[in-house]
Amino acid sequence: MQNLSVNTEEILKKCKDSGLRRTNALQVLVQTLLETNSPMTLAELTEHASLAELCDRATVFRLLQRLTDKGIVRRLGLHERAAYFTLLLPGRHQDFLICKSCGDIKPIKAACPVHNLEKEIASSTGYTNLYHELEFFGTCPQCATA
Amino acid sequence: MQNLSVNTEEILKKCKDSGLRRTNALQVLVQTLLETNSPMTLAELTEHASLAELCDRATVFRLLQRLTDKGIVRRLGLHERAAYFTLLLPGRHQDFLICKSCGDIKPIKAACPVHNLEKEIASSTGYTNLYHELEFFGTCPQCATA
DNA sequence: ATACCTGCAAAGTCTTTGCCTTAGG
DNA sequence: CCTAAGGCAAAGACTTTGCAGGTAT
Repeated sequence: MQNLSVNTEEILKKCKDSGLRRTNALQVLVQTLLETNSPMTLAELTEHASLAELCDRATVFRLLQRLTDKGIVRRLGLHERAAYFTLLLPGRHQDFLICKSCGDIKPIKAACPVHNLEKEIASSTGYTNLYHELEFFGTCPQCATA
Repeated sequence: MQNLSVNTEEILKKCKDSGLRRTNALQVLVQTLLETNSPMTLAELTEHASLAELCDRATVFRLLQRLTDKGIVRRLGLHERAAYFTLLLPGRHQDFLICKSCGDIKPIKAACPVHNLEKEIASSTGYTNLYHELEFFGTCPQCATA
């Protein structure tokens, strides 16, 4: 553990303020997430050079869980761990509004503001078959009350 | 099986054109997806009144697989079935570009065009703690070559 | 000293597959 | 008929948890 960048320290401070203990595993995990600067799976993190020998999968899992609870890390993707399927109707693109608490999914009526950006990306990156998904997450009024 | 709407028939035609056989399970699955008009999990579909007594979970799974292959259904969410985690850095919102084939994830540099819509949604739906995720999917140049 | 953290191993949950039977075209 | 589709049950893949011992504060 040397060469902690300033940002890592800032995040570790937030962790401490949230009541987490400054363990080796926590420090390295935060640093790894920060350096990679791209979403990572539990498996990728567990097998990453910096963490592989240092700690167990369950530890990484629980750290991520705590960090997510504290709002320091975000878990991407739809509700829980289930695949979602939807019909692909020509000319009918849907974006969604999802409750993080109960998992309720509603289509959004508003026009999607992303199509232009999509074209730009296609030409600047060389990706083909491009499409996008846009999801808004939050707490629905029902869950907020309960 | 009565009361098939016109749209269901249109989709079933596409299925047939793609080489799928018109089975009972297929018809009911398509109709259910169409009526629900919102992404559904395998479990939700399997337990849905219309399908529960009609066919096995493996059947629904394989139907969804075929429909996805044919481009009639889309499977939402990130690559494979693993949770992705990322640091939640204040003031640094990231959107992503993801290869459907190899799962590679890159952050996008462009400014995110969605923030205004987000505010609109917050006030029109009563959702709180709103945030969004925007992902572009496609085939990366490497995978396109291979 | 105490409450939090960790490792190990086992249990859960949802997905995926093998194999044989059934049925669409 | 011939080949795709379905049922059943078992195997996989990733996640989550219980418990006993270790460690930051």
